Amino acid sequence: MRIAELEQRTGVSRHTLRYYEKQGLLREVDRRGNNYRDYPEPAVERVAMVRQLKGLGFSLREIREVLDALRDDRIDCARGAALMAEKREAVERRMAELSEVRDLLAREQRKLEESAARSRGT
Amino acid sequence: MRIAELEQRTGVSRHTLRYYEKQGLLREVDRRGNNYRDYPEPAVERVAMVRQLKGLGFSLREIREVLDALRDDRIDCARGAALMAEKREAVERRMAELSEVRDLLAREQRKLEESAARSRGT
DNA sequence: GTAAAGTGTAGAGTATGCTCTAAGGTCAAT
DNA sequence: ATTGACCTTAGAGCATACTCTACACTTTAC
Repeated sequence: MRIAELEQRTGVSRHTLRYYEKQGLLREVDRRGNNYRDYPEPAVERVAMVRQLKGLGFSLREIREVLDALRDDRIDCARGAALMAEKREAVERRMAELSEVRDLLAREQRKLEESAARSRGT
Repeated sequence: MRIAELEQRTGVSRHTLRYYEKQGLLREVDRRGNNYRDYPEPAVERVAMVRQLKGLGFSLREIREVLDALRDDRIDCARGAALMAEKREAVERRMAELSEVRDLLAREQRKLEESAARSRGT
């Protein structure tokens, strides 16, 4: 598919798609005779994954590392596995911290609700 | 305390501390006669909280909103409570997504470990 | 009193991740 | 053959969050 379709199907601008490619996040991009990009079907899913990971706070560099490890089956599976473990641990740490923050926010929310009720009720 | 001590105790550079102040994240900063900043003890904790939230992917703007709501008890508790609820929901959504990503990473890790074992064992 | 260490402001510079523009080539329809 | 939609690259511009520099004032140590 051409860039306009990928843009439309992923909601990611063509500028950003080309930028991601330049950063090494999209590797399987063919060119037609006219030099137009020709994306394979799985590009849609790959872009979606990039956006999901990015939304969770991964840098493009980290995302590229993960995608590279997933792609290059042939190259050093052990190293890929170690990277997955490392990223998974980072995710788990982040989840634990978020859990603390959620509890803090819940506590503060309750306090503020009580204050609001008091000031109404006075 | 002066800026060097806060820098030392939080691990956040004086440049960044002044930057945070300018962005409205640190409000209770007095000045001595010589115009040196004089931070109250709780500044240590406040900076720590900023860093924690920032590490979890909150923007400085969002962090300021939360800190403002926590600080300004007197002003519109109901709105503060709503903000807390909103941020808490955002945190919960992020946790749910992270949980998916963790599972994905765990699956890929296992696959890669198996491949690694096969290529060794062959 | 003077040198070194600490602090102040203003503003320039950097890294990341886009976002947009300019100038030009390609293609399909008329 | 020209118009208009779509594509290309290179590079400028922007927002966020620092990070550092320059230059001046204050304090501390000798």
